[in-house]
Amino acid sequence: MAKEKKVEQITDMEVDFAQWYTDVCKKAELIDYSSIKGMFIYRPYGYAIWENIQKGLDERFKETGHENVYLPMLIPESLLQREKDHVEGFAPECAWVTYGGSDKLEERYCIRPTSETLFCEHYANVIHSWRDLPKLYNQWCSVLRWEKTSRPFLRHREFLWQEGHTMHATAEEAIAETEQMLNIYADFMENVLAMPVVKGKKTDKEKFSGAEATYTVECMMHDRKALQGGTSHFFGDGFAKAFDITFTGKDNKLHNPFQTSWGVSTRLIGGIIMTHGDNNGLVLPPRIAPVQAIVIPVAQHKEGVLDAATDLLNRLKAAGVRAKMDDSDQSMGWKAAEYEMKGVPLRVEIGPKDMEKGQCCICRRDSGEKVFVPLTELEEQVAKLLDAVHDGMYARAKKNLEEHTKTCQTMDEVKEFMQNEGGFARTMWCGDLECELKMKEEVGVTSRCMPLHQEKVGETCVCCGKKADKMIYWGVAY
RNA sequence: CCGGGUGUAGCGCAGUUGGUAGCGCGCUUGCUUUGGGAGCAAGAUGCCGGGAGUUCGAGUCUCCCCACUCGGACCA
Repeated sequence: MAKEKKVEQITDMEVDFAQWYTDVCKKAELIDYSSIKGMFIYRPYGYAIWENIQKGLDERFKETGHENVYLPMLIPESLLQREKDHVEGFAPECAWVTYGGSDKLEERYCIRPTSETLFCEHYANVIHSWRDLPKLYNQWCSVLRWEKTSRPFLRHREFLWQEGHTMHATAEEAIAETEQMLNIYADFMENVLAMPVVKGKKTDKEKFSGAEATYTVECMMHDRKALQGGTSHFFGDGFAKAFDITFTGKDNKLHNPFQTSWGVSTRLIGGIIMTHGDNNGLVLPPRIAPVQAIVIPVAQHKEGVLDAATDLLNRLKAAGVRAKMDDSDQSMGWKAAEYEMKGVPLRVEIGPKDMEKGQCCICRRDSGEKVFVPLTELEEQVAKLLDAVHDGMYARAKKNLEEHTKTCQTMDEVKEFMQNEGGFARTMWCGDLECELKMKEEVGVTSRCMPLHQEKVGETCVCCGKKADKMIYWGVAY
């Protein structure tokens, strides 16, 4: 079906994807700029999306035995410096507190860019015996990183996230935790956010400062660029040694515990926008949409229409649907365009003609398809349609991912693919840093991950031609 | 951090060789409308991004900041 463009204010994504993205963030009232670069205001509609993401993840964390905690936002410089790789990774983007009131502080405090060091300091105090393990903590908070360039949701100086930090008696247990959390992220993104992911392991170059291994879920945006959706790290016992965290084992000997951390941020919202949005604006996955169904009375001045619409609204709410009604005096066309721009999954219309026939009209945001539903089947049909919208969105995103992932044997092939089409280049890699750097230098791509589901797609490294046994994805990342 | 572009009403913009600020949309009120961004009428809204300078006089010229935006570098 040929879709007419109804929203003049939003730039077409084919014309200028970056501008389209910014337009959607602002016009859908997700975000506003503040007076400080890189610090954004989450408006009610944008924050509500985050609240629904939080709710869904928090449930999953708790089901798997994690507990929420809250640690301070300031880190003394001496504490941050306890682990060498870690401080090297983060120091360049730290913001510092140097005054308390009018007094200069003895030691400056970093505003947390991540909280590994604080958790370690605390864990050293509360872990003594094997009976104290595992410790499965999670924190919802904001962190601060002094980024040079910023974009709504994708790169903030201050952003909201969750950071899980866990300690385990054995490396095997910690690795299992790392994998479990990666799977929770992947499951959440696919089944709630309708975003297909590639699960994989980061190369040494791309892994977290101080980690032994970093796992990631990579997504493909509409412009075929990659977005890292979430990461899960295995630390070994490196931090535990640096922070002197020890416990007495069943063997009555001292051991260092093994650590993990894992996080996702409000960046996921940027991912949702760029995965599902279209030229009419936002398209929200039904399971996190703040409003799942908007009820619109048509010709509401006519007798009985408003009552009929209110009845629909109340029935939907009673059925557990996040529903709202717009009975403002805006025109029908205005309302239709407005809720399309805001990405509301279903629009439920009822007017005099529908009332005569005992039906209402439901329009899907993802496909624009309209169906007439007998009023007696309202709850049942809305539930079905919400699932159908989710499935439709997932299928479209999956198609985008699969159609733009290409197996390449040579660097020229990758170069041609990236220039003409763009997406993920799937190749073999020898594992050498030099080859990774060369790909960046000559093709402009970075390694996204080595997928957990490895396939042998060739014999030799895409870059140096030596024998290679790792399959890896390359792409341009946000 | 480096390069290009842009900051004038809520939003989008115009503003001439320097002479004291305008248009469209939106907003408010009233009436008429209402099945895909309605019509008429009457209103309200400006530290011209900030600071310094040149000038009798600066939205306009000069310098310095700040922010946005597009590239690049950087970026668990």
